[in-house]
Amino acid sequence: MSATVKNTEKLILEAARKVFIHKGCAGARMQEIADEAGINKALLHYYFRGKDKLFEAVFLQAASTFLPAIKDVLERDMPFNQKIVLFVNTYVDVLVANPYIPAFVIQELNNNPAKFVGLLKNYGLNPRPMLLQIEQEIALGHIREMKADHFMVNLLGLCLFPFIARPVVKGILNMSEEKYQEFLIERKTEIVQFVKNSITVS
Amino acid sequence: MSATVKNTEKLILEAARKVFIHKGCAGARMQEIADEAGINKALLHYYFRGKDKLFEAVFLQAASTFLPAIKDVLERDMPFNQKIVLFVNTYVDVLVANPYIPAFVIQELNNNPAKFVGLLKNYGLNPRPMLLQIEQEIALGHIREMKADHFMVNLLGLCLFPFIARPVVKGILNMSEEKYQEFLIERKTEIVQFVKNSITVS
DNA sequence: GTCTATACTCTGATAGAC
DNA sequence: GTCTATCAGAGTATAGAC
Repeated sequence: MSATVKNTEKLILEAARKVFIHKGCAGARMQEIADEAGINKALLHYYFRGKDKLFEAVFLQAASTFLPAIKDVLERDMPFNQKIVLFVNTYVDVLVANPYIPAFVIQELNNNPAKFVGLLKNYGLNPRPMLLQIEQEIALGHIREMKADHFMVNLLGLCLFPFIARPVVKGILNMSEEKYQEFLIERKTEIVQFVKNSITVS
Repeated sequence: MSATVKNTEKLILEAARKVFIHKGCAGARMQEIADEAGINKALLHYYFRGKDKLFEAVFLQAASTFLPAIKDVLERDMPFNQKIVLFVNTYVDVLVANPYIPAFVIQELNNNPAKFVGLLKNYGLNPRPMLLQIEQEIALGHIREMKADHFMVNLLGLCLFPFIARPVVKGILNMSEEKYQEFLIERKTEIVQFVKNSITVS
């Protein structure tokens, strides 16, 4: 027995995630998941009631790996300069560690937009505190005049886009997997610089 | 007969697009597409050989609506300041006019990354000219020191993200469809400002 | 070109032995 | 808990009339 003793349930969840990522819920086959997990198809139904339930379990597990960190950043009370750094680092680090998440989320966002948004709100995710902080910073003259919601979206886009569109960007820029990995890490400082420059009062 | 006389083929393509967008290729049902088009299921096979071919046709049609504009911007020889404005306006305008494209592309990017990247390269899409221009601008001291590829990705992310993640962003920011539409238009000036500020030499 | 009816495959789900 | 065997339904694709 190695240090990573896996019970069947975890085995299934991992296998299911792999398959769901590439094929989506509709495209995935229960047989394929069973093969990936090295177990029998019937066991999938034994542990989870069926395909939909299995997918939901996988999705919730994925959500639980990034929601806490995200929520924390949005609500944390700290100086704006530092917050930008924390924001960028958190998002990029979480996604470097779990590269499958963005495509997974986006994929299911089409099929059931309301569900995911509901999950986020239900979890207590709320951009308000950060939006208010941005507006305060503007009022104080610390950063230039701008619309807070646009700034939030800018920040998110800068962090998330290279993960969401990973294959295209990687392909267009002709990078190997290792090179792209480096590129993503590099972005942490690059984004912070980009953003800080863009908000300084002129 | 109205001004928009539709032959069956166009009808099918439109219906198929609608269904494929929401369900993906695997999730879509030929019956549903037939219903949406108000025709019989067998006709789908008559005009296109089958589901895969139909999907490919829809995808290629989508690609042909945005590739020309994108390619033009990337290659156009013009002053950098103006080019940023053109870049942002083109991307945003194309996506406002065809809001279905991003989710559609991303969706299929998972299933077949190589195929889409191949399509782009095959079409002649090449970021090199613009990357070179960025490096020249830096060398000339017109803009601050930065990595060209990061700048490209930043620009793309700022433009594309709010379309890709439309449902989440809209939901989190509590915007109605009309409000979000306005928001997207607003972004054109907002992004340009953001970017220009961020690249000025300090 | 368009329809109805149907063949056939795939796959999610269950029954039941071990 | 895990397996084999099987069912039932869904869904793609085709045959053939009009």
